[in-house]
Amino acid sequence: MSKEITIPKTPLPLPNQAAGSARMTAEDRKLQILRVAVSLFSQRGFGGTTTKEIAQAAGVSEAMVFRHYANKQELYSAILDHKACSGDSMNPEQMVAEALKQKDDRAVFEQLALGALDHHECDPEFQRLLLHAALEGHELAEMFFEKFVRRVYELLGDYIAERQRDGAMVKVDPAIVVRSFVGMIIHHSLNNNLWDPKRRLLKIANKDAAKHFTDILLHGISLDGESEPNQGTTRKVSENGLSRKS
Amino acid sequence: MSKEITIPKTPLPLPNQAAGSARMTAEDRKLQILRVAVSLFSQRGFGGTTTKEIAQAAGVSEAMVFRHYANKQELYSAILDHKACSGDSMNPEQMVAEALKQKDDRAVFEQLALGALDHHECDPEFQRLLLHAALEGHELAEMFFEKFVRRVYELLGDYIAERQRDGAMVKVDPAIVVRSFVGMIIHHSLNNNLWDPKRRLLKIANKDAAKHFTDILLHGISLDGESEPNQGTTRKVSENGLSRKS
DNA sequence: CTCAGTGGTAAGTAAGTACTTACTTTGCGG
DNA sequence: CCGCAAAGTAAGTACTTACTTACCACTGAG
Repeated sequence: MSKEITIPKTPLPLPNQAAGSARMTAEDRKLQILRVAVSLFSQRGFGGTTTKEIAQAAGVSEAMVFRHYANKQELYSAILDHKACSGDSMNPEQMVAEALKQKDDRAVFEQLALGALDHHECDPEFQRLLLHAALEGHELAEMFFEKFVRRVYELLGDYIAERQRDGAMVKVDPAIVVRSFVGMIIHHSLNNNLWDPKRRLLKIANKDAAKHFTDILLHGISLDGESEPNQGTTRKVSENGLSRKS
Repeated sequence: MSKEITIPKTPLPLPNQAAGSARMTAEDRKLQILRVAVSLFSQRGFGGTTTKEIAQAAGVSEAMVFRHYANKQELYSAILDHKACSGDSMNPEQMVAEALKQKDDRAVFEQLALGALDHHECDPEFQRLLLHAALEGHELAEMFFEKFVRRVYELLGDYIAERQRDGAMVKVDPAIVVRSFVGMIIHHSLNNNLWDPKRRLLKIANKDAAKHFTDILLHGISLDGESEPNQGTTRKVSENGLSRKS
C-alpha cells in the first residue's frame, strides 16, 4: 500500500475537448499533447507529473506520448522551447523602441511594466513553468535567463546610463535600478499568480500597477527633491513629523 | 530499462558527517534526518526526492526514516514547520521597533531590507523550500503567507499610512508601496539564490543593496521634487535632455 | 547475568513509473 | 474497392517508490 500523497492532484483538469478525441493528424496530436503537458507540468512540475496523466488528459494512450516525444525529458524541453520561443513571447526591444528614441522615461518604464504584467496575467502557466524549471535546475531556465533577462537588463541599463549622462537621473549603478524595477514587476506577478491569486493583499489593475511602479521608480515616494541620496549611512530623514513640504 | 532522467541528480550531496554514523539517540537521529531532508527537498522538491535518498544521505536505512516520520508527507511538513517556526526565522516587528517609534523612515526600510537579504543569503534553502511548497500548493506555503507576509504588509502598510498623514510621503495606496519594496528585496534574493548565483548581472553587498533599494523607494531616481505623481496618463517627463535640476 | 527497551537493519510488498512491443483501426490516393 | 501508411491501442517489461515486517545488537538498570 503506497501512502504517497504527493500533491493533492486536482481531479484531472482536462478530459479535453469533446471527449471522443477523433483521429487527428500527427502534427495536431503532437501539439495537443504538448498543450495538456504544459498545463500539467506547470501545475505539478516535472517530477510530479506522470506520462500516464498526460496521456489521459490528452485522451490518448500513453504510447502516443512516446510516439511523438522520445521521452519525458524531450517533451519537457519541447514545452520550454515552445513557451520561450513561440510568437506570444514578449519582445521588450520593439515594445518600447518608440519610447526609447523619444527618451520618454515614463513611457519606457510604464509600457515595459504593463507588457510584462499583462503577459504574466494571461499566461500564468509560463511563470510557474519557468520557476519549476529554475528550481529543478533545467538548462532551459538558464537559457531563458541568458536570452531574455539579460537582454532586459542591458536594454534598460543602457537607457538609464544614457539618461544619467543627460543629467536626468541620479547616478546609481543602472543594474540596481533595473533590478529594483524588474523586482517590483516580477514580484507583483508572482504574488498574483502564486501567493495571492485572490488578491487579498493588493487588488489593482495592471495598468494602475504599472503606473504606480513607474511613479515610485521615477519619482520616489518622498516629497523632497533631494538629489544626493548616497550620503551618510544612518541619517535620519527627520526627527519627527513632516520632513519637507506639506 | 527505465530511461527516467528526471533531474540530473548531483552525485549525492551528503554522505554526511564522518560516514560511520554511530548510534544516536532517537531525538538526534530525527533531527539529523530532518536536516538532510531539508537539503534534499530544497534541491529537488518533494516529488523529486526519494525516501531512499534521504536515508542514504543520513547514513541509515530507509526504515529509520519511517520510524521517525510516519510518511514522506509528514517529514515534509515537519521541515516546513521547523523552518517557519524555529528561532532563526525573521521577526520583522522587533527588528524595526526602534526605528518605527522614532519615525526614522530610512532606518525602517533599510533595516528590514538588510534583515531579509541577510536571512535569505545565509539560509538559501528556505526560499527554495518555500517556492517548492507554493508551487506544489502545500498548505504550509499558505500558512507562511498568512503568518508572515501578511504581517509585513500590515506593519509596513500602517507605518506608511501614518507617514502619509504626517505629510512625509505622497499618498499612494500603502499596499502598493509595500509591494514595490518587498518586490525589490525578494526579487533580489531570488536572483542571487536561484537565477544568478554567480552574480553576473549584479554583484552587490547586502548592505549596499538595502541602502540603494531604500534610496529608490524613499527618493526615487528622478531629480525633480514633483509631488503629484498621479496626473495625466501619458505625460512625457521631458522632450529631450535634462528634465529639471542638473 | 539477564532481559527489556531502544537504535538499527535486511529483505520484503504492492503499487507505481517510464517506456516498449506487437497488434488493430482508420482514412485516403489510386 | 483495395492497399497501405499512419493513427492508435492493450498489455506488457524492467525498474523504482513509499512503506512494512520481522528480526538483530547494543546498553544499562536490577
